[in-house]
Amino acid sequence: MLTERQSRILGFIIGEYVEHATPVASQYIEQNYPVGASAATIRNEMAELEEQGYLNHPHTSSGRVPTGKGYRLYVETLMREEEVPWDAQQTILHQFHQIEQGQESWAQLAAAVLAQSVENAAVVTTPRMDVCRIKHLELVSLHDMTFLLVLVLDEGRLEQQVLSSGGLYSQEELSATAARLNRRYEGKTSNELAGDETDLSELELLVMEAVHSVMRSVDEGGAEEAHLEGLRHVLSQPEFSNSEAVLGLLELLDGQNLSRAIPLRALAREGVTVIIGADSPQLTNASEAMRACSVIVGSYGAPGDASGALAVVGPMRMRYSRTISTVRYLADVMSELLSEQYEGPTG
Amino acid sequence: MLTERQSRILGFIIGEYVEHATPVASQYIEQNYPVGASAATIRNEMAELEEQGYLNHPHTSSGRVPTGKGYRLYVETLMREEEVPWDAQQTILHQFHQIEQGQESWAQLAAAVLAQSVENAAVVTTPRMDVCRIKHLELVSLHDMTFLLVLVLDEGRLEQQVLSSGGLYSQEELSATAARLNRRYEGKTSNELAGDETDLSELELLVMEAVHSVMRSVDEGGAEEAHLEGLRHVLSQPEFSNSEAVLGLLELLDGQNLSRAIPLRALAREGVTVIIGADSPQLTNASEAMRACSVIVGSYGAPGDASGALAVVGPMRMRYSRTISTVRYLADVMSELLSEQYEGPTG
DNA sequence: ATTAGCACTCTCGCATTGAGAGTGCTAACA
DNA sequence: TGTTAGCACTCTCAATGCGAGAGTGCTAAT
Repeated sequence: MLTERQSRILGFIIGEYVEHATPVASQYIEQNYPVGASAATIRNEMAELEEQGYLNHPHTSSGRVPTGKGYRLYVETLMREEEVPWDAQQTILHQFHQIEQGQESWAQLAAAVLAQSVENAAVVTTPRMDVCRIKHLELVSLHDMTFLLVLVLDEGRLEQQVLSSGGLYSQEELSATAARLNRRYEGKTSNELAGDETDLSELELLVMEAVHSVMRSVDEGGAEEAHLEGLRHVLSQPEFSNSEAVLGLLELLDGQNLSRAIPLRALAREGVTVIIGADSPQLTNASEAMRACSVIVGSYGAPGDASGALAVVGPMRMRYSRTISTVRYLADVMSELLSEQYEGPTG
Repeated sequence: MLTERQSRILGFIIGEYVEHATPVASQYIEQNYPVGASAATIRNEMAELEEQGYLNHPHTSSGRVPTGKGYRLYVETLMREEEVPWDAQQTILHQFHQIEQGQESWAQLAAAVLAQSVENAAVVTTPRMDVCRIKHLELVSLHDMTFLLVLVLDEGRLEQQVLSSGGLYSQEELSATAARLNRRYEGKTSNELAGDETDLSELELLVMEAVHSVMRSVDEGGAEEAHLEGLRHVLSQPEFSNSEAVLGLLELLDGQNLSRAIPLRALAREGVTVIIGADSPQLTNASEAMRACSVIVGSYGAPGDASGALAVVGPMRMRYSRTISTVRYLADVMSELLSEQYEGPTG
C-alpha cells in the first residue's frame, strides 16, 4: 500500500511527466510542489514507489518516469475527473450542430471533433443495431440486366448492392416487386427472414438472398465503419520522434487493421473504459507500437438499441482526466443527437 | 543538348539511384553498365550533366543524385514504358473481380490494389458525372417528423439526407409523393430542375429543395470522395527516415487536405500525367513534404460521361516506367468495369 | 577525346573527454 | 524512527578529434 505522501508524490510526478515528457527529479518536485519534505526524502519515497512498480528509471541517474501500473493507479484512484471546460463544450456543440444532416460523415465528423478536442487520435464507429431490421427496400433499374438494391435499415442506415438478374425487368416491375417485399418483410430481422422465404418468384428470391447476406454482414459487424482522425497529434509527440515508432503506429491506417488492433465493440460498455499500454489482455492483437499507447473507450446510443463506440488513442503519457471527461461528454452529446434524430427500435 | 552517351549515363544513374537510394559513383557505373568508357570519362560526363542541372552533389565528394529536371527528362524521353508483367495483371484482375459488388468500397479497393501493385501510396476518386442526373428518389419515414431522402443518381451513385418535415406524413403518403416526383423529374439534371418547380405541395417543395442542393454539391465535386491507401509504402522509404518528413506527408491524411494538395480532377486528363516534385505549378498548394514527391495521375471512365481519377504518390525516386504503365493499365481495367456495370449517359 | 594517377575533400564511425544532472548512500539530527 | 544534508558515484549528452574510406576534380600523359 501507499502512504498518503507517496500517493501525492506519484500524482505530482505523473502530472509533471504528462506535461513535459521528461523524467522528473526529486529536487524539481521539492521546489515546485507542496510536498513538505526535502529532496532527499522525496528520493526515498521515489525509491519505494519504484520498488512497488509504479515508477521507473530510464538509467541509473535520471529522474523517474511513470510505469503503466503507475498510470493505472493514477487513473483509478488518484485522479479526480475534471469537468470539460465550458468553452470547450461550446466548441464541441458548435462543431456538431454545424453539420447534422449527411449522416454519412457523422462518425467522421465526430472523430475529428474528438481528436481536436483532446489533441490525440480518435476513432468513432458508425451507430449500429445489435440486430438490424429492414426498414425499407427499393429496386432501381440501372441497365438491361442489372439493377440496384437499396436497403434502408433501422435508424436510417443505408446499404446498397448491384445485382444482375437472369431476365429483363422494367422499372415498373421492379417497383411493384419492391412494394410487395416491403409489405411482407418490413421490420424483420435477418433471422426472422430465414424461415420465411416460400412462395417467391425468381426475382424476389434473388433480391431476398442479397438482402439476407447484406444484413448478416451488417449484423456481424462487418459493415461497421470506424473512422480515425487526428493521428498526427499522436505522431508528433516526442515518444514517436523516431520514425520506426511512427511506422508501427501507422499500421492502424489500413482500415481492417484498425478494428483488429482495437476491438472497439468488445470494449465499449457503459461508462468509459481506460486501457493503459500493454496491460490489457484485450489488446494482444495490437501492434508493438500500440503497447506504448493508451486507449480511452466510450459508447454512445442506447444499449440494446443502436449504439456505436468512440475512442481516443494516444501515448500512455496522456492527460487522462481531461481526455476521459471529454469522451464521456461527447458520448452524451452523441447519444442525445442520435435519439433526437431517429426513433428507437420499431419493437 | 545531351550527347548519346550522356543520356545513357543519366539513365544508368537514375536506374541505380531509384533502386538503391544511394548516390551513384562513376566507378560503379563503369563496372556495372556497358558505357564503354573509363571512370574518369564518366566523371567528366557527370560534371557536364550536373552543369546542365540534371544531376546533383550531396557534398563535394560523393556520387551523383538525379534532380527533378533529371527525372523529368528521363520520363519524357529516355525511359521506355514497360508492359505490366502478366502475373501482375492477373493479380490485379483477380483482386478486382473478387469484390465487384458493393460499389461503396470500389474506389477504396482500387486504391488498395494500385498501392500494393506499385508499392507506393495511391489515391482513387469515386466516379462522377460532369453533370449528374436523377435516376430515382425514395422517401423513407424514420420518425414522427423526420424522414430519409434517398437519391439515386445516374451510374448508381447513392446520396442520402435526413429531412425534418413541417407535419406528419405516413409512409404511404411519402411513397406516393416519391412516385409522383419520380415520374416528373427522372433523368433531369440540376439545372433542368431549377426552372421546373411550380405546382408543388409543401412536402414536395421541401424534398426537391434538398434534391437540388445535394445535386449541386455533387456537381461541384464536393461529394467526390478520394480514397487514399498505402501511405506506409512511401513513409518507409529512406527519404522519410526522419520523422519530420513523415509528419509533413501525413497531412495528406485529413480528408480535405488530400484534395487540396492534389487537385486530382484538375490534373486528370486523357492519358497519364506525371508531376515531378515541385516543378509543377499545379502543386503550389501542396505541403513542403510533397515537393520531394512525384504524382502520377490517370483517369478512368469516359470523358464527358462518368469519370474519376486515380493517382500514385511516391517519392521522386520512383520506378516511373513500372508505375506509369500500371496506372495506365488499371485505368483501362476500371473504365471497362465501369462501362460493363452501368449504362452510359441516359441522353 | 580519353584515361591513369593522385591529391584533396567530405562523410562516417569510433573513442575520448568534460560538464551536468540526479541518484543512492551514509551519517548526523530531531 | 523518520528526516535531512552532504557527497561520491553513475550515466547521459554534446563536443572534439581521429582515421579510414569513398569519390571527386584536376593534371598530365596517351
